[in-house]
Amino acid sequence: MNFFLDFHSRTPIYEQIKEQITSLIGQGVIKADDQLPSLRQLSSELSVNINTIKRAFSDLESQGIIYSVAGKGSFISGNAHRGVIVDDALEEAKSAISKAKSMGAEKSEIIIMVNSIYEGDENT
Amino acid sequence: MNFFLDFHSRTPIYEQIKEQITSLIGQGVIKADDQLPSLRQLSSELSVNINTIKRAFSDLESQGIIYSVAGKGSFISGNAHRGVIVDDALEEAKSAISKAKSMGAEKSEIIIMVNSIYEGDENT
DNA sequence: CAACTGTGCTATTACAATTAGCACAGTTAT
DNA sequence: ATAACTGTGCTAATTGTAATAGCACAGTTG
Repeated sequence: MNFFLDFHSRTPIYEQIKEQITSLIGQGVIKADDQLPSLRQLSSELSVNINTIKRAFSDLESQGIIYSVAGKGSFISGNAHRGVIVDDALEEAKSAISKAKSMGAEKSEIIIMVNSIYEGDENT
Repeated sequence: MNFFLDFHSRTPIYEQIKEQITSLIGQGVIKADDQLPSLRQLSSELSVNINTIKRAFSDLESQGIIYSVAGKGSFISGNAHRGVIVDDALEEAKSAISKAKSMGAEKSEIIIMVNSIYEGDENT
């Protein structure tokens, strides 16, 4: 379970942790009921305060993406599969694209960009 | 020059003002060398402190989108046309889409979303 | 009981966003 | 020159968020 944190980024550390966990789920690397590293383990591995890890986990639990059990650990939620995570990410992308449109971006420009991002994939 | 501010949004007021000005430029509503409302005028119109307006204008000036002259006012920059603004917005959309991809979003899902956003346009 | 797990506080530090007020400087017209 | 505009540049106070720190409590497992 490798995490890469940028301590100089403006995006909060707990958000970076949330992103990386959801990304691992979205990509199918970790599945429902898989156990996450413990708060204290992640805390020392990443040299981040346990409360910051806790904040990330609590957020994810609120979103129904993970569930935590005192004494046992934190696990990937069953109902949080790909769907929830991708939908959330798509929502963010949607607002960014809508904003670009309002700034005058053409549809064709967006499409070209999407193609370049997915370049080399076996998708339609 | 109508601005709509959401004072309860988490996005800073000065960011909202920047967005709306760049949007007007991106859509071609205001062009190079057009004069913007004065700091004090916008301040009273929007019921926002002059320093907040100033912050937005200073940011836009740093980005080369507008230029200000003491005693005269603030104006749309000549080299800041559509290009700069749209490119910035596309950059943001790109990172959001890349993130969605890393979360497991399929290219087809993105395309469908783009289509829905641009629904009803006379574009290709 | 020991050694793990997560939970829930409170306090502190640092920084960002916003408002407020004031003084200063350039421009324009009367 | 003066009035009435324009932008500029500060400093201060307030509020909220991010992050760290420390501590106590509670559940689980061997």
